[in-house]
Amino acid sequence: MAKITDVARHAGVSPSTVSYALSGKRPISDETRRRVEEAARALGYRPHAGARALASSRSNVLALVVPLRAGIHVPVVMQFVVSVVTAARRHDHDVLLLTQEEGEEGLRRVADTALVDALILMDVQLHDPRLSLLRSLERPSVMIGFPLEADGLTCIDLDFRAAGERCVEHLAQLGHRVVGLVGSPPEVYVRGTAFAQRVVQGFTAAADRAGLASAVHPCEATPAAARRVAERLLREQPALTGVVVHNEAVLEPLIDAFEQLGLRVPADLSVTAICPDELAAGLHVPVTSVALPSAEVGERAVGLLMRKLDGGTVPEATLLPPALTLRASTAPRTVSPR
Amino acid sequence: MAKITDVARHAGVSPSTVSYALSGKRPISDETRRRVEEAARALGYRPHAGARALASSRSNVLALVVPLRAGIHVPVVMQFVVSVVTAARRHDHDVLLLTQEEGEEGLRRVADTALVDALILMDVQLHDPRLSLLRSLERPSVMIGFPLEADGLTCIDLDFRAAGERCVEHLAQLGHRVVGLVGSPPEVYVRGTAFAQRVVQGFTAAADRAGLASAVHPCEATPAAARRVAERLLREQPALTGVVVHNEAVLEPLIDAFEQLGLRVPADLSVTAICPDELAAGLHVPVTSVALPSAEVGERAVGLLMRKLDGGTVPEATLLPPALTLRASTAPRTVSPR
DNA sequence: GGGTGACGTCGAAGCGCTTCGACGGGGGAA
DNA sequence: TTCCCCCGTCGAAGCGCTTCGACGTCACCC
Repeated sequence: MAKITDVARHAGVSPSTVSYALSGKRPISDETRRRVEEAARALGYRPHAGARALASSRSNVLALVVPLRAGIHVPVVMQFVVSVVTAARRHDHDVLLLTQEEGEEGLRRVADTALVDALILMDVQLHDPRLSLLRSLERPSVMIGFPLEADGLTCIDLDFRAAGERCVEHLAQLGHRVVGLVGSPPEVYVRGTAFAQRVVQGFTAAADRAGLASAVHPCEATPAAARRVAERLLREQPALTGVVVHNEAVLEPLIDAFEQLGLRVPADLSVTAICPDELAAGLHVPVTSVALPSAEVGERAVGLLMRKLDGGTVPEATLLPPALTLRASTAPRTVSPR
Repeated sequence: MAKITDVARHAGVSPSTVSYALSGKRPISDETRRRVEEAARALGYRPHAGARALASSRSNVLALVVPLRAGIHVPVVMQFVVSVVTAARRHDHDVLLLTQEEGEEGLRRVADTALVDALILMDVQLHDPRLSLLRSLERPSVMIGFPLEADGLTCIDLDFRAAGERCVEHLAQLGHRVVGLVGSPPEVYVRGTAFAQRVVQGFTAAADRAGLASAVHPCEATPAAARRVAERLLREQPALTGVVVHNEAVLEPLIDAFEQLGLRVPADLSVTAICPDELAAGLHVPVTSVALPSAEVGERAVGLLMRKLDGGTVPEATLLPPALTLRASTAPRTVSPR
């Protein structure tokens, strides 16, 4: 591999000039810059990442901690991952993948060894054990999700509480009086996963506020569980006409189950969801939904980190407002009896 | 951050001794090693990754290129990713994530800048444009999947051809005479994705060999498509009694569709699949399947890379033999008419 | 006309680690 | 006893880059 001294010699300048010409950190004459670039191209020069990291104390790598736990929907995680990687590349950074299993030790390791410049965490819990670690690290971090106590930390996410509210309000406006929430798998709540809890809060609060009867049902991520929940919902709330689904894996099976139970969507039952748009739009009954904007979240998470790395200051909390897209799965409540 | 000189001073030895004590690359007396370890612990010493990479010309990072293309089943990809990351950590390496979109330039970049020591590629095509690049890189690589011309490259994967054969043989042994393959989405074949093609070859060859009537149907990854394929299969091959499914996304919807069309599995129709064991085992009819051993493949891919990095020599091709697990979805053909 | 910056470039000093060669001392072989 | 070699440790030389301070040049202004 050609090194910077080779480029310098080839261009007839000093190594430092090559560095400045390529980085733009000091003014360099057009003529010189041209020669340097030409030499770099001719030699196929690639700066050595380790050397650069050592000299500049910047590795240009971000750590991304992905969850692998039961109950989280893998395709959604992957969407985040991809959007983070893509955004990072736009900022000339690469992404190192850590699994949740690596735990706090993993975070500390990549931070302390200066392997990464900054960290992004997903799947934050309300009482996340990593919070104090993040505060003590000398490297900036962004969490995708909101813990209960985030003082001094930077968080970003969809406003899940508002998303839950928005879905209920939509149903209420359509005249529905009895609504149900089909939520994430039980273990997700048990762990205290932030976004899942917030949806429940928003759902319940909005239902109470609008005077609706409501019930919450966690649901395993299997079609069989979806069917059981559908049956249970109808048994326990016979007057049910509106459902909010916050569980990507069972959205489709759930609708199928309702239909097999003799309910037409949306004639008999209105369904809204909080999930990625592609999912909601791609079902045989396109579902009215609040989008889970993973691309935007990932991108903005990276943007926040970049600003912090540049010494800038960023808001501690970034809550993306929910956007409800009307599709074919919701309709005004018909008063006709079942 | 404490540096190696701090540890050396604290332990009363020279920096090089610290390095040797910690790496074990030269004999160090027990007493000295103990003092060094003690000092390192006391100071919370973490070697600087960049410095280490520069001095040793080893970054201890592997690149993993993940596919994001249409038609690939995301959870399966994630399984590979996790197994690679986990295996890499066991070998004291980290994993840098690259998306397919980064393309050859991305590969060249991380390799040439010495950001990574080695590369793992997934989703290999029969005529993969990256092959010649890989050959020209000075860093070792392993491909998960087999291109047509892999001379000089290292590949590992399930033997998909044999897997296809194995499924057919199983059905043939059970007396089935008319079989169908429900394959991956059409675009996967159009791209020339290696493993998909090989399943088709194996399926067809084994069917011909056993004198079975057979047909191949690519299938989009949606329940609606699954249903269409089920109907088409029965229409075009009315005597069909055996099906091989190589498409994780539609396995369950397909079985549902068959059942809704009045066929009982396995009484009227035997179904086998090539997919992760958890998927096959978790359905309401547990499906006889050839396992997709993503954990083993990822782990062995990393193992191969490690051996190459250590200057060892490894086989160019590693084909994992298919293992068929009998479950409830296959049964001897009943001669009774439908 | 001399002072003053700004511009463009260079040289040198590290960044923190690994590794090579060297060296003193002690034990085993002759 | 002598020689040799190996063990355990040290010092120094980088690895390839960035960055800081310095310096010469030139334009500009008073």
